[in-house]
Amino acid sequence: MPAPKLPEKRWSIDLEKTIQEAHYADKALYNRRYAFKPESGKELFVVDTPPPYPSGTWHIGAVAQYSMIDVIARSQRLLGKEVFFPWGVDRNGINIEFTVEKNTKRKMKTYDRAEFLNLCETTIETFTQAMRDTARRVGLSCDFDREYLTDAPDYRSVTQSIFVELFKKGDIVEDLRPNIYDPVEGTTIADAEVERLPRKTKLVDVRWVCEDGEELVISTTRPEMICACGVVVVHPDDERYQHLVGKSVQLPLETAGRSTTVTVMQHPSVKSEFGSGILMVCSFGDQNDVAVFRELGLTPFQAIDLDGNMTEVAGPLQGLSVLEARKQATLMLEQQGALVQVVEREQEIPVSERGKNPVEIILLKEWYVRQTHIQDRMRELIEDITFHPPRNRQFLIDWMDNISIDWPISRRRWYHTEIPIWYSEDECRVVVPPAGSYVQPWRDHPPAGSRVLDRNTREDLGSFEELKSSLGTITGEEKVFDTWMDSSNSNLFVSGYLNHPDVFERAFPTALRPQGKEIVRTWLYYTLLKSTLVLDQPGFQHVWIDGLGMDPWGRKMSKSLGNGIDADSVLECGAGGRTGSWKVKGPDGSVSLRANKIGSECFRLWKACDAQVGDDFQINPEEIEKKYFGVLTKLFNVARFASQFEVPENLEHAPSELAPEDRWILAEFQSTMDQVRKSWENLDIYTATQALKTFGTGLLPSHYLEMVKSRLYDDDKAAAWTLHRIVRDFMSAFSPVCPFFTHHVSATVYGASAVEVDAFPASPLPELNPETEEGGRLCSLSTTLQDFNGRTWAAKKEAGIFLNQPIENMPIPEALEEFSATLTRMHQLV
RNA sequence: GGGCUCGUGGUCUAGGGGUUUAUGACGUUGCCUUGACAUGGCAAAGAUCGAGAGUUCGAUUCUCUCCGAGCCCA
Repeated sequence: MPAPKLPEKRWSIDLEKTIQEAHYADKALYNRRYAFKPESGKELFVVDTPPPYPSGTWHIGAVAQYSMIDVIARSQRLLGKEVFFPWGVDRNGINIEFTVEKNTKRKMKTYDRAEFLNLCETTIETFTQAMRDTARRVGLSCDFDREYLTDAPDYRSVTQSIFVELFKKGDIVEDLRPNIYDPVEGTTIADAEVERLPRKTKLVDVRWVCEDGEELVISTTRPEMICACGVVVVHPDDERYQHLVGKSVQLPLETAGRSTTVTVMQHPSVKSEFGSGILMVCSFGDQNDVAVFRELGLTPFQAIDLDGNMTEVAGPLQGLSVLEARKQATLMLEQQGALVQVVEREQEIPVSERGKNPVEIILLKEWYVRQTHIQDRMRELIEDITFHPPRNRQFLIDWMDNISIDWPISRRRWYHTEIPIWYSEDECRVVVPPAGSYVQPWRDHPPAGSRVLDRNTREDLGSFEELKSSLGTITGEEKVFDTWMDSSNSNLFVSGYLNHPDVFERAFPTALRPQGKEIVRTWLYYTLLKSTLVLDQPGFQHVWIDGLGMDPWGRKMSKSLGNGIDADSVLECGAGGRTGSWKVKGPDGSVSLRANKIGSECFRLWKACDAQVGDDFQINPEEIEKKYFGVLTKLFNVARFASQFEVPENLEHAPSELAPEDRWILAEFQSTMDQVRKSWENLDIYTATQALKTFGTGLLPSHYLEMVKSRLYDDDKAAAWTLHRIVRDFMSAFSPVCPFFTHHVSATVYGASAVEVDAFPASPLPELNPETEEGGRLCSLSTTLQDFNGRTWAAKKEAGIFLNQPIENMPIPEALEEFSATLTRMHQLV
């Protein structure tokens, strides 16, 4: 037997790592393969890679998603597109501020601002490096040399320029409005950043007294807010209380600087079955209060200050924190005999997503992006975007249906992009920087080219240089942007907006936004909002939304549940012969999971063909290995087997003397390849991978190889050509899923790497394509052929004879007449 | 409380108004060291497609209700 060109007996993790390291080590070669070359003349395909936020560990579900984004990027290259698969890192935000605060046991606002920013930057850099390593370990083919960081001047300048543009157009406004505010972290937050946590709270029934002496009972969980009460409301259909409407009632607690009574009115938002069915509306206890105040045109009270303490209006409670005030208010109500009862109940309270602190709604002057006026236009533009899977469009539209207020974009934090604006001494004019510059108004002066605008009308009054002296002492804005303000122009940035106008023209709308479904309402929504406001265009051609990675029981992975699985341990499982083991807390106690080898290729193969895009997926290393490592072994063996036969000099042109079984498998292969190409074009990873897997582990080895084995050993050129042509093209088509595996096989056996192929393999014999008469006929024989082989093998087994021994009485079906010579030899039919 | 998904052999999964046999994989069981492959090959068993009702000549597939899971929102 000739020695196979592929020397290794089987695919292994160490082999994978060797290939991988070589892959990334040669930078020139790497860039030739994967760097973005907009001048190549090919159609551009820009991927708006989600820039991961470095926080120490990278969630395995996210790593799995990134590997699928890589599959898409590679498959688009295979289809001949010029792909830009950028690598960005999202480094702005409150998380890194928290980390630094925790590490140094010191609150941000006790630092000098510049000093604190330095600390954040060095800390996040160490996390960033870990992510770069994992990205390579899972095989991402990003343009790493063009790495972008969202906290770098070039990125932030785009955010600031867009702000100035929208400010001039009037799409960004400042206003005193009720804001969701985190008093512990001292910052405003957006609707989308609020989550709800169940907590025990005390529901207090308080006795209020009308002007005519009638008593009524109102239930509230927030008695400290009585001082900010603007109205008492009942449901218009609630017959019990209609006689109260229009009456005035006494506030049961002492206040200062305000009327001591409020009027009873009607409002449909009251839940009559809740408590007594009477509701006090305060500025602001919750979102409903905001709505009622607005609808009834009431003037709100400012009851809580920026530190989360009660203000003057709270009278005796002034200066107390909200929680202390609540206790004190309950006590005072009790002493006055106004307390009817206190019931402990489970309630969901709104907290900030990042800090888990109970949030308050207070009046603040903040910056807003106007968004309610543009929803209809957005909806039209979204029609032009293809969603994968299609149903996910609905997630987005559902969220848009709930948009009722503008987007507050200013934050009172530090490690974020600064709001690029200065105010004149009389506060009537503002200074904004020119496009393309990055400024830090809290410490910089306006740069050359800055303009002076009227703060209200946005009229351009002239250049800053000329008007400087008339502005008095200017003050730089201290506030910064919500991080989504940065993230929502990632597609603009990677497509070349402002920086590469020539590329941008060809690359926008950005070809693909891949992301997880948990950030549809933030990242996706805000990005589309900006594309609409800035360019009046849909932001993307395709939006590809994957599900979440779950634990082996279908639950979300979280620190508190202790059911997380570390990504690196799965990718490294099997390296150096070390097995992997994981302790995971299941619903019925701890479970030990074990695997011998997984690695990136097996991991990617699993994610590619275990479930359809968009569904949540369960991550169980044991199953990944059992179900998919065998596939790699099988494919490797097929390639290894093929590699012992000489590779024909000309693989492009088929020899004329092909045997019927060669023509048959070529027709079948073409049918598979057609399906694969269509699937890659539709970003359908699942179907493409399934088709390849089925062919490569089924029909090809079990039937075709068995049929042509003897011909191959007899040095039959047609059989060798057919087999090699199929294996080579198979590796190309499969390279998006398993780049290192296919690279190794193709480079070793055929001297050309599958990862460099930039045209989907064409059919060698178009007359055998499945849609032709001959191709269709050959494909239709497959079932009969498989059935006959199966029956023959079974019959031999039944008879207790070896497969290479002769068997009698196995008539070849008429349909397979043309294969009779081959079948007779293969099965030793007599 | 509302919205959106989902519920298919032990496990995960495909499919989808009807071709007397519901896809594939893992697991299980049995057989096999056959000129690539025992980290393998071959084969078998295993599901009335969450429950109930309706539409229909016919439903696992459509509709409704219920039960269960998940996500999002209030």
